[in-house]
Amino acid sequence: MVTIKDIAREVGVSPSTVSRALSNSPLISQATKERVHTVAKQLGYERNELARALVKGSSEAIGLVVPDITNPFFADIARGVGEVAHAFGYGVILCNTAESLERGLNYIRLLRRKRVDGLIITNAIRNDPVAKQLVGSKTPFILVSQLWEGIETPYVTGDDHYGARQAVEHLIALGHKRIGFIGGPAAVQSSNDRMQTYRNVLQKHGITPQEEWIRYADFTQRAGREAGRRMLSLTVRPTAIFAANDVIALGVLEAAEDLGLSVPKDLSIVGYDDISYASLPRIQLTTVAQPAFEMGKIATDWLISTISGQGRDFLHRVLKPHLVVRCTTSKPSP
Amino acid sequence: MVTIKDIAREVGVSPSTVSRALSNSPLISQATKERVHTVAKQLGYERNELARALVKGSSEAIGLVVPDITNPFFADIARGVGEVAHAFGYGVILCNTAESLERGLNYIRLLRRKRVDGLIITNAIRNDPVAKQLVGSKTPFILVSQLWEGIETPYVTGDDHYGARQAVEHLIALGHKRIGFIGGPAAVQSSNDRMQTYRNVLQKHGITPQEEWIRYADFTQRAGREAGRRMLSLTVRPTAIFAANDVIALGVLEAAEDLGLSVPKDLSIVGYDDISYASLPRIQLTTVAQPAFEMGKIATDWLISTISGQGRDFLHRVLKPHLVVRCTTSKPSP
DNA sequence: TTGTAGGCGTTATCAA
DNA sequence: TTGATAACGCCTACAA
Repeated sequence: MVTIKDIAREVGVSPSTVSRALSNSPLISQATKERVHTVAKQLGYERNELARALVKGSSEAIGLVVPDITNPFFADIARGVGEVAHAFGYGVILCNTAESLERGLNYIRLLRRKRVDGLIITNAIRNDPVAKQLVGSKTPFILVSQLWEGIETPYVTGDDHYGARQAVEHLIALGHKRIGFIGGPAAVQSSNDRMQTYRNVLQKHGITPQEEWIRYADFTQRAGREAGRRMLSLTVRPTAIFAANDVIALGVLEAAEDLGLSVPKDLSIVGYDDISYASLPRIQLTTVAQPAFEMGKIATDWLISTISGQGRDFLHRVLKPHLVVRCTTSKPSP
Repeated sequence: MVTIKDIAREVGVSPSTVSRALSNSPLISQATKERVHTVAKQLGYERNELARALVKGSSEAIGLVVPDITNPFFADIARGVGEVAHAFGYGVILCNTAESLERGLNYIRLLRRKRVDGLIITNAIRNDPVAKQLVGSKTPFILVSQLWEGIETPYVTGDDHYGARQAVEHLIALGHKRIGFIGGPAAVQSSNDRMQTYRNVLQKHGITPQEEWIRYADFTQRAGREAGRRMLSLTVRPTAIFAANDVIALGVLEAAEDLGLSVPKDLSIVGYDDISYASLPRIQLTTVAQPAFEMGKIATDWLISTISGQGRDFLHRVLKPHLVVRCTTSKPSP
């Protein structure tokens, strides 16, 4: 690898002159700059960002931790993050925890060791020393679509209570009384919030769901399918299911198909997120839309401006989702 | 940030002793090791990987460049890469080019400046100096589901000719004669290969497609929908469309719906990749399956073993895809 | 306008 | 078993 010393030797100046020329310092004469640049190009010089970051104390990189990159919701957040980061000259190190809490913690530690300038976190966390340490540290970070119980952090999230209320009230308005819920892992706050609101809204309408109609799954299609199959095989089965995200909802759709139930005639389904596949013609999933791409952008904007010291306060941004009624919900058949 | 010097001072030993203790060198006494470790933990020490990488000449990180992370095909590759990288203690820096050739080149340069130990590239590239430079360099890299015209590189890819032949012959066997093709951007080799084979197979069967039945789009649902709408609005329209990937195919499905055409009665559709959404009950897309996750794993395995000097030769791995016949293809209606 | 020297946080070599 | 010392490649006072 060619270094500034090589260039210096070749051009016949000192390394510091090369360094300055390369970073376009006004102190350097036009002539030397040109010579330095041509030699640099000629030798195929690429500046060592590791060394640079070490001395500048800043790596121009941010870390992004997601639980499942194959979920379009997180892929869209990642796209938003990348878009803004790229515009500001920042790199993004993306880590996929595959829904493992432990891996999430490992990645957070790894990213901090790599001295990223900031962190965007979309996965749940146990009340763990690593989290405490992160909060206590100087590394700025922000949560997206996620809250950590009992820990004060900046965040960009959707209003899960509002969204869940829209979903459940829609089902009730259609006349459903037997409404099930399939949530994500218990550690995920947003899933819990949606569940809580589901319970509250039902209660407000004088409906008490059977406990077998409330299930937790992983946030995957397969888990949704299994949970759905089980719930729909009960002797008294719900006429509608509210799923904590679209991926689960699509799994439930599969389960219905497996059991020969027709949607929405025999079963209404509402998802959450409005991933792009939810609007496919044959799918037409009724769901609660969240602006994932936007959330990624907002979080990154805040993070980068915080990194560069234009410290706006803690960001607490709650975006209102909205219900998109498509074709997987209808009146329950009598 | 606390450094080994801080620990050294606290424990009352030299920084080198701390360094050795922390990396569990056999030279250090058990007693000192323990003292060092407890003080390190107590002070919340996190080793600076930047400094470490600088002296070791290796960052334990690999770069991954993808054209579109929201395409489940690439998300799955990314998952495979992450899985293996993680197992070997490597980090992954993921860069999303948003289908821009230029951004792709920028990212490759950026990753090299960050001194990643290796590169996994899934995007197309113009015959560019950056590519030449990469090939001439010591940085190991491998292409996944991609070939660079006229440049000799390691790669893991699917057999696009074989896959496309399965697809087109399936349509011909069903009795189709008016078969269209919607490809990705012209710079993408795999898309071109599929197109070439499409032409060849038709020709072999004595069929000459109208030129309006061959279109290029971006590898996105929206582009597929638009291209599909245009093609299906022709006065003489194809009875079947072979799309260069599933995302485009889903767009074509939307287009058909838009125009009131029923699939597969009025139009058969074959995709490519078999992303997870292709098998949804209501979609049931006939497609050519490629093992994306596997491809990511294979590439990363090779890359890391090459990095660590167990240099197997250039990897040229071609995986055979297979046709999955579902419900978007049938005999053309008379 | 340029050069010298010191330091960023590690690891590695050589002595002790 | 431990400690100095010199790198790694770059940046930046301070001097010239």
